[in-house]
Amino acid sequence: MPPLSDTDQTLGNPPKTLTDQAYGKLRDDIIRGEFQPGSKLRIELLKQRYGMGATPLREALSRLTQNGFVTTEGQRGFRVSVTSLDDLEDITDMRVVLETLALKKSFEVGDDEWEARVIASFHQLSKIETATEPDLERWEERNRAYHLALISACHSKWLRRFYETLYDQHKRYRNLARIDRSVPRDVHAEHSAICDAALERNITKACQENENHIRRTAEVVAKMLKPKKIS
Amino acid sequence: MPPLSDTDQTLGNPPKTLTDQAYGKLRDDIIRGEFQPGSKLRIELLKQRYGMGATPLREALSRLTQNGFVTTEGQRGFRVSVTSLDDLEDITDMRVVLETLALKKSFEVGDDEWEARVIASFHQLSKIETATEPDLERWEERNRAYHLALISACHSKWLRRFYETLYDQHKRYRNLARIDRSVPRDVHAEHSAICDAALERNITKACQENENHIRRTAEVVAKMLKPKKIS
DNA sequence: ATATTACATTTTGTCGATATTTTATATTAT
DNA sequence: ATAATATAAAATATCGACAAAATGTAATAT
Repeated sequence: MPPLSDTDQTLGNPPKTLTDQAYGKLRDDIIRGEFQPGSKLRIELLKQRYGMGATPLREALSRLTQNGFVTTEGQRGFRVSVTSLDDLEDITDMRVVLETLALKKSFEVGDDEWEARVIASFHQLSKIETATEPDLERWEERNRAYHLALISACHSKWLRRFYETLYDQHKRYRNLARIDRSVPRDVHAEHSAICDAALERNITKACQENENHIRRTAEVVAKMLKPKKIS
Repeated sequence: MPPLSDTDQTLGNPPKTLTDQAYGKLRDDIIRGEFQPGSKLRIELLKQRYGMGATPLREALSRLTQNGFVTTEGQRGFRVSVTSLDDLEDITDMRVVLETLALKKSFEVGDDEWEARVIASFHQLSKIETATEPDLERWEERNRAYHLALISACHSKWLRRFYETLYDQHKRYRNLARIDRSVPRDVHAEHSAICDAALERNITKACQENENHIRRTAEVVAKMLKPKKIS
């Protein structure tokens, strides 16, 4: 598995430069919902928060503009990208299209090693999902790892790149909506169904299960996002 | 037509900040092939070339890393992304997928205004293509405008964003290969066929013609790129 | 000759300071 | 009171300088 982007922030690739660190932390904080959508990202504030100069921060923010997490206009500094139902729908639809395509490609050429990666990552995810005390932090990591493992045999660098962007965007919406636990839903079963289909090499089924999985999540998020008219 | 990205460099949107200028010029020069793939982008050199300080240049380069035009590793500065046949193939395939999808979406909801945009941009492109003295500069502009007009009714912001990246990447390969005029090919006829299909609202035909159009270009580029073993 | 080490040079990444622009506030006029 | 204008404050974008790291070169050892 070759590194995807230049800003590969995975294990074994510790950020060497301050800019890399800033990029990772900022992106993480935005995805986590630490910064409200649309809010200004004042440099002076970020300097304090992350304990570094303006330059690495501005460079990191510049990067983030290109994957849609941050916007910048004229001489008016940086802002966290706004969210909207339309955008969520767009992201969801595109993610379905690209992940489906990536799954197909992955299935076509996936060898034993790929299967092993799928099983292994599914197992790790299961451990968390069936545990009594859920570790949300670790779940996020492993959920991501599982989805990436499924498409890890897909050769297309660009497809994987676009997919990662959409996954992260989608994740931000999930976090912002602070997922509704009241909606009865067995996420583990959904993950399991995809894994089964993968090992059976049943492309159609896997894609269908995967699409349902994504859309169900999006639906819950959309429900939480809709009632802007709280009071 | 809302602006696509924050770094929308189209007419009426003059770059307000030095960083924007740097971004535009750098991207243009890379796409044009002024910088060889894989070559180092030394800041000192760029400072001279573009007549500005290091900060806006570094910020522009940071942006460019996210759409795959520039790479950066550790403390070793910036480089123009390398090219390869695999990458060209990848870009081509993905562009076919995304442009086809965008065309379908555009056809579905395209109204009279959309048709007008298509006709108008096709007309402008035709003027260049049928002229005796071809203005390559202007042709590039209008070719881009035509392809964007075709998908301009597609609502998906993300699809259009990804598409633009791929279009520009593809364009770089075209320029690097210094297109082979000896291969007999009537590009104008291809553009014309797509336009006809669009106005007939024949989705299938339009997508087919469009795919052929892209793949034919890619094939010529690939042929020029292959013989690395010159002597 | 090849490999290793030490040194000098270049280049990169980062900070603090500054000019410019935008935003907020107060003042005056309609 | 609202609108328009002038002024003050804040924030942004940019530069020049410096420390750290990488690269290239020369000297020494195997």
